[in-house]
Amino acid sequence: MATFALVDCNSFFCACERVFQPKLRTHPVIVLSNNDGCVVSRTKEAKDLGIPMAVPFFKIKDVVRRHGVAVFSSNYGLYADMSHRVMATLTDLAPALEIYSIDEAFLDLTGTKDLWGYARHMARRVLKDTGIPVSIGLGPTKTLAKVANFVAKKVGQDGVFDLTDPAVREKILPLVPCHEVWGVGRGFTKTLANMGIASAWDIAQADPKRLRKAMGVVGERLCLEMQGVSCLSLEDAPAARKSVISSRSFGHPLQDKELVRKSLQEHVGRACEKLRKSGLTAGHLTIFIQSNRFVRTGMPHTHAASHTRVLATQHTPDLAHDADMLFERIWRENIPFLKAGVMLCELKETSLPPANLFDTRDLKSQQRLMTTIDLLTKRYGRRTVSFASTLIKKEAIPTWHMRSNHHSPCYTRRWKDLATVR
DNA sequence: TCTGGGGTCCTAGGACCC
DNA sequence: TCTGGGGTCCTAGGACCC
Repeated sequence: MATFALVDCNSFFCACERVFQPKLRTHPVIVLSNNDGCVVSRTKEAKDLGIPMAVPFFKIKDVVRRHGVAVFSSNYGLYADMSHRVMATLTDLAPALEIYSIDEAFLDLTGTKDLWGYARHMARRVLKDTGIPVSIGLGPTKTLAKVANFVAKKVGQDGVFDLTDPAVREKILPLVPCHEVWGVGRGFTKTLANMGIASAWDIAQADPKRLRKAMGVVGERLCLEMQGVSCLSLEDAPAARKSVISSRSFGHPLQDKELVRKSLQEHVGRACEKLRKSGLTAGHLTIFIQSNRFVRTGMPHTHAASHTRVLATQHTPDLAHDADMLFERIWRENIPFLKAGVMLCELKETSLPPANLFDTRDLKSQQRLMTTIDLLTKRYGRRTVSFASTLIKKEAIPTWHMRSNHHSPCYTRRWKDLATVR
């Protein structure tokens, strides 16, 4: 029988900040989403103060001030670099691994002797090599490994919990509520409740056919996985991505047409950069602008438009031109907009030869230009070179760019931010 | 004053084909 | 007058994940 491990970093973003500020080790810490909007990571100490996950920052400012909670804006560069370190250590310990998210990986530990001992060894090694504490869940399926991880965070010894033994499952699963199970969100919790299913154990005891009827194949798979029948295997190669999104909230509401247009142009630039990095071209572009979705006006909050291209591209000016055309269609005066973004779909591998007989583009020189711009951006930072269509006055930038008032130094990316040891 | 950003998968229903 | 069986493709929307 297969054995999966799910390794999950504890309060990952907070843990990354703590690595470089050890004095915060026993201190409550939270990390905010982009634009300093919501809490996306919190330590146990912060949780104990009653700070919920995903709460808007402005609602907890009082608690934060009273208890001197350390607050950070998200520093994704730092978290990505720390994630690589953790994953590199894990790869060393168990070669068959699937990186599931920035702070989680599934490992195939089938055939490992002394499973529990090995998991403890892994957790200690990751902490020693990277400074990041992890929890490890063990189970015969991915879903059970996930549940085991949830339990490990509550009662695990040394951050490890093992659900490979059916007798242990019979004791523990009744204590785990449905909505803690991987794949069960708000909607399915309701569906399950209506069927009299409340705990993880209830899911495991249910008839897979019955769950299929109520929730489709997802429900049937969920049920089998909870019974210990593995339906989800370890994915060795990451799946090719199907879309690229770049979007952001503005720091403040915007009614200035030119500023909104330029923010979209910048998103096109960022999205194309991602495209080129993955060696892909896009055949379909969607742009959108959004007003405040928390204010009920009876009007739609999102204004969007799409365009399918005859020739797929990764060339920024091509898509910038399309975006501008679409923007004229969706722009409305006198609406304060809060967010803008672009989405690229119908992604294909880049192929240098012309796509068809009528393709007269000079792809080689297009590519040379973009490669050069990408290189300059990488070496000297964003806005070293820009398209004229994205240029805006310096004064406008603060109103447009997101808030990020608690950003930590770029310890892993900037020489002048390197930590000093005394 | 203030509420993130980036993704995937599944289903149902309609249009259309032979 | 009768009106099967099998299939594909597309889209919108819902559900979920971190």
